[in-house]
Amino acid sequence: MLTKEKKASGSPVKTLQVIQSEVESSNRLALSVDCVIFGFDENKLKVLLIRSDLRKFAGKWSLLGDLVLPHEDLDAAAYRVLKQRTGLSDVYLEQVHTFGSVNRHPAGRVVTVAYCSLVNVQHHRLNILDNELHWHDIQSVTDLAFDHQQIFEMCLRQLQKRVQEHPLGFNLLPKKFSLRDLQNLYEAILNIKMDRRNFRKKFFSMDFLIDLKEMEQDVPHRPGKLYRFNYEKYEKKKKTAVGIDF
Amino acid sequence: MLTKEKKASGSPVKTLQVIQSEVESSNRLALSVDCVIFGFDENKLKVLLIRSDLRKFAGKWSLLGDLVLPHEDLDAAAYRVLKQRTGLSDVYLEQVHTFGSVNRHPAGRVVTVAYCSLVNVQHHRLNILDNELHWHDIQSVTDLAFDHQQIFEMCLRQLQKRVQEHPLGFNLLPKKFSLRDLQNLYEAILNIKMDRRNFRKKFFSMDFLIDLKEMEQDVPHRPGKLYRFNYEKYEKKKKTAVGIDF
DNA sequence: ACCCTTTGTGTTTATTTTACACATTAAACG
DNA sequence: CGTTTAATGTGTAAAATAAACACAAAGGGT
Repeated sequence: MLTKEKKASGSPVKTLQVIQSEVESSNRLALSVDCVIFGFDENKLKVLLIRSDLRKFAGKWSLLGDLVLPHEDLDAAAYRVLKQRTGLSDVYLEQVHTFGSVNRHPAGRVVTVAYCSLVNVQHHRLNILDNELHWHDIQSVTDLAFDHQQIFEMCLRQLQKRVQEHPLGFNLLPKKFSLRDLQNLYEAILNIKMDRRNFRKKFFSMDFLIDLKEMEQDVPHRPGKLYRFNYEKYEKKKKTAVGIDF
Repeated sequence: MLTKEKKASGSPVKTLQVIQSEVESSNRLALSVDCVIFGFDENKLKVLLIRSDLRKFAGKWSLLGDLVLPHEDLDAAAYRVLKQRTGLSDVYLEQVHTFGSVNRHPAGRVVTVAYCSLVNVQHHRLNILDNELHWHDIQSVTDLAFDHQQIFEMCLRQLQKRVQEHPLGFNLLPKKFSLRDLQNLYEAILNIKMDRRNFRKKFFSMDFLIDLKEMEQDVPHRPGKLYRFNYEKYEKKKKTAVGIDF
């Protein structure tokens, strides 16, 4: 109970000492969540990182995470981290993997549950002017603190896979987007180039895009149509294809 | 340290009291692993369950699991459970999801990491004559103890998905198998019927099966050829297909 | 008015998936 | 030993999907 209050009101950035005392007081086992928060801006896939406050990792970047409170569900802890750090409360969140190597954290045994989160950069651009918190181009993410590089890479791989099978990507776009935006998103996530005509054909044939009868504004060329994703229709028609292929 | 020894030498079935003391001594947070152990026998997909020893769940079946030792990696804990319970040491194991609802365990806060395991029933049939440990037809698995039904279902869904994209299934078969065996396996896992000719064509075109130049024995009909899976070749040729489809 | 950039659109070809039938093999049986 | 039984082994045609590819139209910038 004491522990809970301490954390609930604690500073957003947890010091090594705080974690250490948590770990020690809990018989050398602590549980945390770490969020790999993806955004999409200027046609690049980005990840939100914070400067590590541990001396051991001085200068390195790390994922956003926190200890799970004693009476808090895992998903709730991940949502809390997101809410605290981005100000957003309805974001896409999905548990990816749990990392529990004995020595992954210098303060002791800290098992962490990794979450992949997708946020719309437009909607919260202003909330993170904190100087220690930055969007990083995913290409430039190397050498994170702790085992966060490994966590980041697993979440990225999972995103790449899932975005091909489920309509996750739209969480990274504004509600209204052009087909070009959508293709840029897929190309950024998958790190490949796609044929524009086949891409359009594919999405039109799925028939989940609603033509908003609006056009892009302020583009220095012929403006494209704007669409939104029809989640309601998708939920009804979800396919359960079978097909062995490896 | 004391805790570790207690568990390392403890009985395979952990009593509620032991867990409770663990949880309390660790400031109300304990970490466990639970294994969904799949087998394939008589052309049916099976799961290995143990009778719950908690009064609250009297008569119910539950997954095989144990607390993670203070200095034990998660995967190592899952391997240990498997080794203890099936006698097998080289089995397929994959982490699936972590379940941490505050009240999922009656003894207190126990967060559990779920693993999906695939074992070859032929290889260890004899090790589990323990009366409280049984293979269950997956169709008949309902109403497990704790949140184990949910865990089981998530692992089954994940198996169904992954078996279509990766050569996991062979872990459930003997080293030498017929194409009929393989098709029966897929039909049991996916719970569908498949066309025999197209199934064969598919696998032959992947070209990962090695013809052992042997025939089935003791079948009351024309015997089929036996094959084994060429893991070496697969590892080299693994594909990384892209294709949006949902 | 012209240039530049990007949108919007259809067809052809190749590849993959599906549907489907009959001769062959070996054990079981009378 | 001949017949029955049950499953193996095999190919092709049709349908669906994916891939390659070019040009006219729109709007902003100059």
